Amino acid sequence: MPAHTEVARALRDAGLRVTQPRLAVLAAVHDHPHSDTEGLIVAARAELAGVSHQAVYDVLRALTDAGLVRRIQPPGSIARYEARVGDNHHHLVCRHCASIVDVDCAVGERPCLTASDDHGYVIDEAEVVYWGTCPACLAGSPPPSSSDTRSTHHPEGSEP
Amino acid sequence: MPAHTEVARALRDAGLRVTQPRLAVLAAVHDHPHSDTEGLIVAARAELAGVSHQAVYDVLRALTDAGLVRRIQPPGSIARYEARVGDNHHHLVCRHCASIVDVDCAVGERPCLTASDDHGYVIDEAEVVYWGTCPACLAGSPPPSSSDTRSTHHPEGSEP
DNA sequence: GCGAGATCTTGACCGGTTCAAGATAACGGG
DNA sequence: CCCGTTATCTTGAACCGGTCAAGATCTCGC
Repeated sequence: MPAHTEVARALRDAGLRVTQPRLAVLAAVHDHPHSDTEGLIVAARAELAGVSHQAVYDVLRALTDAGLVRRIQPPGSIARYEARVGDNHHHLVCRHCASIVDVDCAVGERPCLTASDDHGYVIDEAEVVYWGTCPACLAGSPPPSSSDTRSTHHPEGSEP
Repeated sequence: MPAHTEVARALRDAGLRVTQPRLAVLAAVHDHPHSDTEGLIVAARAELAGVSHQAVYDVLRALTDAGLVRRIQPPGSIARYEARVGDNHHHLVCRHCASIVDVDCAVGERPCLTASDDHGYVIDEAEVVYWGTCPACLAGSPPPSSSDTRSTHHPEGSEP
């Protein structure tokens, strides 16, 4: 988790004004990777009491547009954010508890960027989501209830 | 689009009761690949007037659970469904108009199924989403300005 | 320090999806 | 072929993540 000065610099470099809510939210995203918006609101308020949820939404959008954070949104789950950007990494999602971990692209570079048939589309990104079951859920413990992966509701067994 | 008898058989084989709403919805999914729920409701009502939207939601869930249809849900967009299941194909999504086309996996088999580090997860599926711009949007639509719809995806004119 | 304009607060609102209770009808057994 | 059981459908309303809008506040360049 970078110091405030560093976070502030990142904001300034991105052409964004440096405000308390932005510092708090950006720090929160760094501290809680893969958190949902709700969790980030809580985390941001821990540092800056009273930030409106609307401000958090606005800030997250601004940061996302600026490329400082990345929004990930596994189908069936709500929006989550992470501060790791710029590299070609993907995600591994547990079907049961919706926990997320980072994985680097399987083949090293970015092989999936070339589709077999582009249908005339101009492709600029290939996103990969690995679905599976995490070790905790494999062991039989239904709710891992980690601080980070606190998802409001589980994706009920839509597909085993 | 299969005949009704065929659709009915698919339902029965999946252990589901054969009902009018299910026949209508399943046929609708076959007829309108990549449609959203709203569109499927309309399509289903064209065949069976008066189906409740709730029935369509229930049926879609049942069909999805049974593996007869597949739900796809690009981040920032609403749920869509397709009847092509069982093969290893992926999707190409336009950032501007959210249109979707099918693409087969780039390398033929299923290379993306192996992550570089599985973190102890048991992976059962790798989903690939290609992002880009469709030919129509490339040609006709003059985007309002620079910032593309990356991440904060606006299906249509909700920009300033 | 000052002013213009971006950003935050407050509070209402929206659309997709789900929940709940009762009516209906599909299917297996008699 | 009829009946009872029970999954499924209808109706209607709630829910929830996220957005919109208006006005107050703060940042930053000058």
